[in-house]
Amino acid sequence: MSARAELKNASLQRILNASAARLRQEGLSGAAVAAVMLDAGLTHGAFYCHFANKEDLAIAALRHALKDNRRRWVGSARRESWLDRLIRLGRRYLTPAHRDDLADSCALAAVASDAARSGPAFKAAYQEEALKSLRAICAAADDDDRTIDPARFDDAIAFLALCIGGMSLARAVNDKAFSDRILAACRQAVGSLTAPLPPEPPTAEPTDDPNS
Amino acid sequence: MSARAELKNASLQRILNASAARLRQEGLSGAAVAAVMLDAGLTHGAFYCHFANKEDLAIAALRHALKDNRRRWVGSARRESWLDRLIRLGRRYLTPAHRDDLADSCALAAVASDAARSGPAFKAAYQEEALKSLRAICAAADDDDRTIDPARFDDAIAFLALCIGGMSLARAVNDKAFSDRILAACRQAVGSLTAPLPPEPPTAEPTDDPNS
DNA sequence: TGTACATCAGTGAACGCGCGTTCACTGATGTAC
DNA sequence: TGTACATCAGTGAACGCGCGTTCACTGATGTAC
Repeated sequence: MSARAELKNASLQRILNASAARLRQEGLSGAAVAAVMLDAGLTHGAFYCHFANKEDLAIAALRHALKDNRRRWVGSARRESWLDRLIRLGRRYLTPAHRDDLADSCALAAVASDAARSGPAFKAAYQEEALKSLRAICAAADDDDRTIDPARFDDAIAFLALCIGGMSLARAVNDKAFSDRILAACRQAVGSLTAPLPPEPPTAEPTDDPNS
Repeated sequence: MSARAELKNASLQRILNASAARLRQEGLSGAAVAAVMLDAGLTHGAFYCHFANKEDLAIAALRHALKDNRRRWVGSARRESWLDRLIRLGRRYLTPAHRDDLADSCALAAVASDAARSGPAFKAAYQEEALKSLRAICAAADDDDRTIDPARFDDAIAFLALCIGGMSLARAVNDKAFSDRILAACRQAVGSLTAPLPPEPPTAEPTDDPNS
């Protein structure tokens, strides 16, 4: 890679990091072009050297944020039962620390409302990222759906909905004690989430770390 | 009430209906002053005869929307077990019809992200409305917390988080079949939500109808 | 009942601001010969 | 190796637009006498 290309790529990485942080903290409208470029140490005009428009940036920022979130949340493999796994991931996700540390928080929770009001391209990206997170929860490979038991996948969907809904509620209220209680109630509820297990309980090949 | 006051009140009701619909459809930023006033059949200048600023409107619109949502969702009393009640309310809430009918949808789901990024006044209003909905789920009076079993209240919190999270996810994705599956998985999960019941199962005095 | 004045819901033009996007330009890097 | 030109990441001023808010004004309603 030429020196120029290396420089451009370094700028791109700064733009992606800045836009991911802003997306998680303030949603789509917070990831404004001028603000993101300022955070990245560039002027707003340079933006169009990297992206065609703001929607492209939003999609790239979402993907960038979630790749990072997933790595830290689900992490590396480990032996555990399906229920233990959900309980463990729930205890990592539904914490006051995750609620308060917006800049590194789960982007699926941060932009769920924004995605609902976005065009098909952003929705498609959101769906792809949600599917990747669901597969990660199921401890399957990124693009490998065949090995996932449908009942477990449904458990994972409800689990993710509980995580995102609980975090959204906890952030939307004013009183810290009530917010803490919301998180605690949701962590507690994860323990009763898994559907009655199908005939044979297949051994999961799980993984390690927290944010979507 | 004088003829003038009646006229003003009729205008206010139109403003509240218009802003509640826009709040549910497009969130806080969608409930823009000029757009709301246009919907209400007035010019934007008249807005400040009714509200001090946009935040006051947002709070009033949220309260207006949720009063309506709650009435239709929880409705009138009926005899049923706690679990049956949650399952029934979940089946009313987590439907494709509710997902698609944005103008009448649950405002708690619609503005959860907005509330998280709002000032203390809007958050306080969101919290109050969320508490009212939780009490309604528990089939208690609006301002009466003493008769609610804490374990049930925690169940209600997790149930509401699952409803809001499931609806948010279902709206954020692109593919209708996947969206339907999200709703189905969440409806299914409600059935396993309730905590192991405490010693004596007290009889609930429940109620009837669907959106928050 | 009639007249004179006060009130006030609603009008419509204007404001300052931040947004996404465009564009002529700069200057360091890369390429051709 | 040296010169001449092409490329292109980044700059900074400018655009049109929608936002929340202000304000002088209108005209129907309400009130005092």
